Amino acid sequence: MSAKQDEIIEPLSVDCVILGFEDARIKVLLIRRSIEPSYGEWALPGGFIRYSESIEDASARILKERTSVEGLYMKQLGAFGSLDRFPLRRVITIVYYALVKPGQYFINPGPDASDARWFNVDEIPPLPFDHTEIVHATLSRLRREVKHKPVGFNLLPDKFPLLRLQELYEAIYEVKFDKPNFRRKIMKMNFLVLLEEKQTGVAHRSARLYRFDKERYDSLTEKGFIFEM
Amino acid sequence: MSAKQDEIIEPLSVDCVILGFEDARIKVLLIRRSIEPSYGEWALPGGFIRYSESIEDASARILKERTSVEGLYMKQLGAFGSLDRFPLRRVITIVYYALVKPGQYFINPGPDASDARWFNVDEIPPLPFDHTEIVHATLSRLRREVKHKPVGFNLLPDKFPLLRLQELYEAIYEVKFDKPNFRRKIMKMNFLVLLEEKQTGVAHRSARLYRFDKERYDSLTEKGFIFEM
DNA sequence: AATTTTTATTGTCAGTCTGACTATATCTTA
DNA sequence: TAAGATATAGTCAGACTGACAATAAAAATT
Repeated sequence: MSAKQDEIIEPLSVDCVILGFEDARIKVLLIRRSIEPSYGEWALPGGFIRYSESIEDASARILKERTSVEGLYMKQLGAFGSLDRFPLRRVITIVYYALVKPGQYFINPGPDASDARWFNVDEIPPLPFDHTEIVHATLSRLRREVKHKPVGFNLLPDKFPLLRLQELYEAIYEVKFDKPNFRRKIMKMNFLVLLEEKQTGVAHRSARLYRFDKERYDSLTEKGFIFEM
Repeated sequence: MSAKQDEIIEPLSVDCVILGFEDARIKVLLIRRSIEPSYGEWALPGGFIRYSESIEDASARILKERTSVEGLYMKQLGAFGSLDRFPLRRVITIVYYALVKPGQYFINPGPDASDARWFNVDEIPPLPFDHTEIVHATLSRLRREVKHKPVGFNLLPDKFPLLRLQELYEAIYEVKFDKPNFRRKIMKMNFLVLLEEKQTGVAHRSARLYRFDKERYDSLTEKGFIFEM
């Protein structure tokens, strides 16, 4: 078995769906494949799992190899295993996803990728294999998660005006909220901290900035508080 | 590749978590293994995926082989892939789960299992591999799902008194609800149909029976109704 | 046959939350 | 300095919720 340690597990791959939020739009990170099959097409960063690594480790390694992005907190979406999803042979893929602040990462295509960049989720080119289905499944997971966990804050900078948060929820749900009501609801939850700083460079009254207080949030949930948007 | 068709995919197994509800307790279906490793121990029904079948098909086949139960609507929980989860070699398992009415199924251990029966989830014996972790992950998924989807009705008989439904939610959440308030809330949702029949064989005022109206529920959700307990 | 026991079912009430909307404040640029 | 744009505060009626009281009905017991 030790000879096998660095070998890949042939029928098992990992694909990564990295979502971000910028300019009031949800984005996904894609790479341009420089290997067959589907050479030259935009696709999710993915690769094969090795015998020597856990699935989590594999997803981190593969994301870094393809895009140079590292250090993300990735969660598993699930396994996709249609018989014909991969053209050459039977491959089952396990999908991981992460929510990030796009500005904080420098994207740099690695081996097997000739390019890598963010796409608005409503402007994604046709993707090979079942990658389109996978992206949609991830977005619907995001919609579900964001309703009951403050995961949305992973998509925002550390400091943000309330309207930015509202736009995030509006982008995810594809609805509009009433501004005063949204503010009232989120502020009543008591885990946003008002900062001294204000927005700059805007052509109107500048908004106060807030930050998400994770300790406060955790202690509230321990006491039975339930986040709900 | 055709020679491989019936071969198993060695590093990939499926495990099934079948949950039921009876006597106000959540139950899980376990089998007693009659193969190594962990011969003679209670464990989740599981087995290896074949090249010729999708993961869903594998989960249905394996559940039937082990317990004779078939025809369930199974959903994927996720993949478990710690390096050391299986003692003999590297095996990643994909977990499927289903919610059923225990009374409706006849359990009959098949090949590789010498026994099969329901266990209360709070009285589960020590399980081999990472099966204990898998059961707990499934229960926490159940708790999450039941809050926003009427999946609980899969655990009840077609006709049930309201208190049965309340006990189900109380068993899942491990809390108590106020009876009148629970009734008011669930009835306002408008997808429970009051039947003519009444409970029988109880030593007190008999309760009216209700049934879940899936069509009504679906049409309500289309109109924007959101189930929430 | 009346009474007790037990659960079912209906109703009330005050406090909270929500959506819709109005009004005012404040910043930047023309 | 006024215009333009968004931020922020406040109001109000209706819906929802938790706590609780009260009545109804069936079976078992006396």
